[in-house]
Amino acid sequence: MSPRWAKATRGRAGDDPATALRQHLIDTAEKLLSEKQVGAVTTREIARAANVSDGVLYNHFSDKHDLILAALMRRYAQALSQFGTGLPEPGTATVEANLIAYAEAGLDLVAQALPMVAGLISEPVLLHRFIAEIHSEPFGPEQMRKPIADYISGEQRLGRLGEFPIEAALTLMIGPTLMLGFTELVGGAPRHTVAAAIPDIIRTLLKGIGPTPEGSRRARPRSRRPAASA
Amino acid sequence: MSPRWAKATRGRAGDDPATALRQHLIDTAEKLLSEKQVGAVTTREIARAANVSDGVLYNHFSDKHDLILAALMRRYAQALSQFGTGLPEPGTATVEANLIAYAEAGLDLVAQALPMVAGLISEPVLLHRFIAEIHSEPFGPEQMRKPIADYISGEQRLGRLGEFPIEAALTLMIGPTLMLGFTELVGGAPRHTVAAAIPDIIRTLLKGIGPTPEGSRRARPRSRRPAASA
Amino acid sequence: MSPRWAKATRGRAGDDPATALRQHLIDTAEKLLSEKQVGAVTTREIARAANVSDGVLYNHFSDKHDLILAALMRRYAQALSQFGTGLPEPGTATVEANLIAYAEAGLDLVAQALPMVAGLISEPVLLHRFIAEIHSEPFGPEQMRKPIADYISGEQRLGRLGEFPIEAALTLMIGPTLMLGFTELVGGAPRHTVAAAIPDIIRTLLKGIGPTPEGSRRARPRSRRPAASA
Amino acid sequence: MSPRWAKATRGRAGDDPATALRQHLIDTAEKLLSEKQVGAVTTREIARAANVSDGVLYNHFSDKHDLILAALMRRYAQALSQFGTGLPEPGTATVEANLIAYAEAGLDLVAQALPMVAGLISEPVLLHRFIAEIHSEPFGPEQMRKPIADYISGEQRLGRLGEFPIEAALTLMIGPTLMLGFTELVGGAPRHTVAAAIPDIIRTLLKGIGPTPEGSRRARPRSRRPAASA
DNA sequence: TATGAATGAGTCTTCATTCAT
DNA sequence: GATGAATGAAGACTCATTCAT
Repeated sequence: MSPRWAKATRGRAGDDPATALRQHLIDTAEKLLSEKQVGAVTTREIARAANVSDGVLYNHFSDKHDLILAALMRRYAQALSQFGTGLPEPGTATVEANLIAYAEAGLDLVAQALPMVAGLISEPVLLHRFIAEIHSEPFGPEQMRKPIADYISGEQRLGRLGEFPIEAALTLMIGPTLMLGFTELVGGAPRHTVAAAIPDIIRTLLKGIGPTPEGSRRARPRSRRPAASA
Repeated sequence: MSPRWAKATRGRAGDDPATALRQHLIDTAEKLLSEKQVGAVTTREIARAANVSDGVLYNHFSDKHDLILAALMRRYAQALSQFGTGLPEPGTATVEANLIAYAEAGLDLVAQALPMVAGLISEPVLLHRFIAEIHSEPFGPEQMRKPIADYISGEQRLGRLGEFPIEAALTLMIGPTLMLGFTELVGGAPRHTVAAAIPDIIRTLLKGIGPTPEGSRRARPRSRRPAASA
Repeated sequence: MSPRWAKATRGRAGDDPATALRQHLIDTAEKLLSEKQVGAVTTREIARAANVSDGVLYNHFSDKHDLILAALMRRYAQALSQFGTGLPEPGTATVEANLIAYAEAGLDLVAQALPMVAGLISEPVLLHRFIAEIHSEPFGPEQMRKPIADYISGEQRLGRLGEFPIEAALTLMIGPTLMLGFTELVGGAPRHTVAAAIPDIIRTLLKGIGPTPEGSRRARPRSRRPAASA
Repeated sequence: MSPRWAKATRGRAGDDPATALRQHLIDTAEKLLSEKQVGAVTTREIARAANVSDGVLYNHFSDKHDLILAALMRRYAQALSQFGTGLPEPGTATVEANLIAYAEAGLDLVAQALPMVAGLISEPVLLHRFIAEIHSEPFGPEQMRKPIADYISGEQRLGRLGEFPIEAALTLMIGPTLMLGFTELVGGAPRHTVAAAIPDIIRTLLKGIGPTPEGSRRARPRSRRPAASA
């Protein structure tokens, strides 16, 4: 007879039966993690939701932490993989529209990743294991840097962006995005409200906030007085 | 005979004896909160650390939450009060140096406030009470907006900054700061390392990342038009 | 300066100042006892309600139990003293109406005393002290026997009631009353509903439930058939 | 190895092992409940008495209340099932003897049920759940009505009882029974003493307490009028 | 005598983990 | 491998009582 939980995953072809339950547990944990904070998910809850006995967990994972970590990594990887797909290439459309698209995609990612990470902060052990697992970059939000960096350098090479330190520009792209995500998470503001701030931010970033040197720019059509430089 | 805990606070002059222990408990909780996450601090731990019996807490606070909240608010208020003092006035020094000063102060504040708020995310009830307590602005990090906004408008009026939506500029100032704080908190990077990124960020923000319109700008000496400097 | 609570009792002339606070505490406890179960009243609650410090209680009573007991006795005595006033004398009106009046008064008393006693059952120590205090009769509900017994014997002497053991009749009067009180207390039935059952009960008790011997009685007018005894 | 508690129930054949401990816990709670009031039984006490760890309770019951309720219901159901067996049928023996038998059985039931219900009064939540569980009739003591009502109507149909409202008669049967039970519970009187009052009560109820109409009745053999029976 | 802060044992409940079957 | 009953330490909170002032 198949184990109880089999009916939930039956038909998944090609699975090593030894790892099938492992995956099923991770699936279940992932689902629960999407509904509540890390600290609020209990082992029994996972077992019940997976239609599995309380003890199995320890046949496939050394720890509750181990399972949670695996689920977290999957969530994280998936959120990350969504970012970077469907994003504009350098040279297409306008730079402004493209950067807005990147920022909006960034907000999506942050909105997904932030709750995970935030919940993790209360569990130092787990957090450390999690960070160790993402050894490539210091931390989550950093993972979204490469696609943006690639786009920016591309546009720079095309002359559609100026010259500036890439690192700084990345922080100026991602930082506001993180802040908007934070506002959403913690202030309870709805997505469309916080996202509405993006276009102005991108335009301001493109133009800079410094004074218009001497000549005119789109935004200051009235600065045509010749006496200014005199 | 004095109560056990008195030896820890003896000599504090002018204390209302009725609130002395209350303060002592808040002090203790604040200290523990600086060492670990909100969720990891237990009532017994606080009592032990305060050298006081398990029950006292409830003679002075309605709840564990009440005490934690008081401690949190004190930490928060103190961090906030530090920000905004000693910051440059519009028109002094250079705008770049001043904005760097603001960003660095912001990083200080974020580095203090973020751990508090992050830990709070796992405790929705506490988080809501906390936010309700800071009703002036939607959320913590928002509290640092005004000093920056005032400075920026001041410089705009003096013509040392260009024209742009203040909101967007604030987000471009605070967002990166938040991100650096996050990196520090979660990635464990030392302060001076993350703070080192600030000057480039500010310079990039001032100049903007858009392409140099047609003519040259200070920052692009290699512009080829001969008439520009003449 | 007068103690805090004085304003609540000031003007009570002739009080021994030493016992004034004792009375004030009993008053307060009595009030609280009328609002909730014995077990649900805390010493602190009493102190707060009496506008007095937590410790005073132990200056006037050896125990929490002591105070509660005193309050309970007062409640009990008062409820009891109400019963027996305004009740009809033998020979007045009709026996039926009078017995109904007694039963209704009995229901009033039971409705007051039962909650007290019921709550007491959960506190064996207190219950024993309470019972010891009412040493005259085995238990509370018994205290209402004398007025009823007196009325019944009076009517017997006047020939308006038959002959029967007084004890049994008392139990047949008080028992149903107790049961109705119980229904009210525990079933939540409103007073007027349970009280509505009284007249039928009294009439049935007067007439008895045995068969009409051979002759007719008011209630069986159809038994006039002569063949019956043949 | 068997769990600790197994030695206490070993040999109980046919038990579903899954519910064995559940029953063991109810047994234990029931036993403790027979020794002390509901409010005085703690979860730890139950666990100790069941020779089981503190937490098991919550593997089988959602609540302390849940366990207590189960134990209470068992006690109650058992007491109730005893009542109604072995009681006389209408038409057998004499009505008086039969009613005495019913009253005595009623006293047995009341003596068992009263302590349970009385203790429950101090725990409103539990009381409500308990009452909800016995939804058939408004409350406990009411559960004994039907057998008595059936008997009485039967005798009425046989002409061995007179005419009267059944409800009233029931209250006159059960009420005194409840009162005797109360006296036993709270006054500490031994069973045989209180039960001794029953025969007189029944006889008085049968005959009624009203005046002997005009003629003589069995109970008044001393009436001197010779014409009465003629 | 009155105060009320302090005490600390005790209450119910949760949950990661183990282990005999 | 799978099961799930059992474990027991730990958590927040209550409250009658004491005692220095």
